[in-house]
Amino acid sequence: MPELPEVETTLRGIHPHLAGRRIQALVVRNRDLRWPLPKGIGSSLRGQTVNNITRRAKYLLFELDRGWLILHLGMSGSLRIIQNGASPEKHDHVDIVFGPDRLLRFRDPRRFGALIYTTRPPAEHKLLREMGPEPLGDECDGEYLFSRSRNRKQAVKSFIMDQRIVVGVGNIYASEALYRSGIHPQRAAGKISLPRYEALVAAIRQVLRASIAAGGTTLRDFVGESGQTGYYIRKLQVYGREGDACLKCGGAIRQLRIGQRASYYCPRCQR
DNA sequence: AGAGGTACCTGGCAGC
DNA sequence: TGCTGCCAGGTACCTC
Repeated sequence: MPELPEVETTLRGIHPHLAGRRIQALVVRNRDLRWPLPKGIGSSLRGQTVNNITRRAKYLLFELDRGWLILHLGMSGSLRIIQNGASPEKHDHVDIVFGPDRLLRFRDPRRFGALIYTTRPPAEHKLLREMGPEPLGDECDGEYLFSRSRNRKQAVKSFIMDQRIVVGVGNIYASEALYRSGIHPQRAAGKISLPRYEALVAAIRQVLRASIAAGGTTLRDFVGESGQTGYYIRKLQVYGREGDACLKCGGAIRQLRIGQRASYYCPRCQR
């Protein structure tokens, strides 16, 4: 489920409950996540304080006293603050315990998520080292995408979903941003003009910001057993709308597969 | 180096 | 009511 806005919303939801808190224990019910949790991870974390939590791309970074916890939600992961001792359910694989009435519970049915402890700065970690700029930061602008795309024949949708180019643009928001900027998802990245990349960056920022703002309305859901994390109000204009009317021209939205991923577009409005 | 395919895993749904 | 096959919002890793 999580794309960048969901990860950002998760960060904002859990931060006030955990910042400054000391980890008392780690409860691991299933260590087989994307990479198996090492046996000693609990004793590494125990006693360390969460000094801050930040986000880089779709990774959450827990800054501890002597290291960092790198957490990725994968396709189906979610985090919740448990304050009432609610029993774990089937896919609740890990609890980070902060006290008798406070723990962070990691749920992930598909187990594509990851939890990594490192004593080196996360930016130097293999997973984060090669990543491109944040889409909401100044470094990513039309000029940047334009220059990185020259001579590339790859479909522009795959190009903007490549984390080495720009991070955090997942399958849904790639379709949405291309629709809003009028660019056909299959167009070769290297053949798109600078002004069109400027429009694309503006559209990427717009959809991500709007979704983060919508996610903000469900922050309270990060606490309590009835938490509905993962369900956010989204105003999707093309994604999942195959056969429905384009909101701009009334024509039928179509679906394509690009790099094995469903891609939605309007053949009339996107060139 | 760039581009594409495969793999990881469970659950939900359509179709028979 | 099964069963089967397909699909799902991510990304590391492999090959060409």
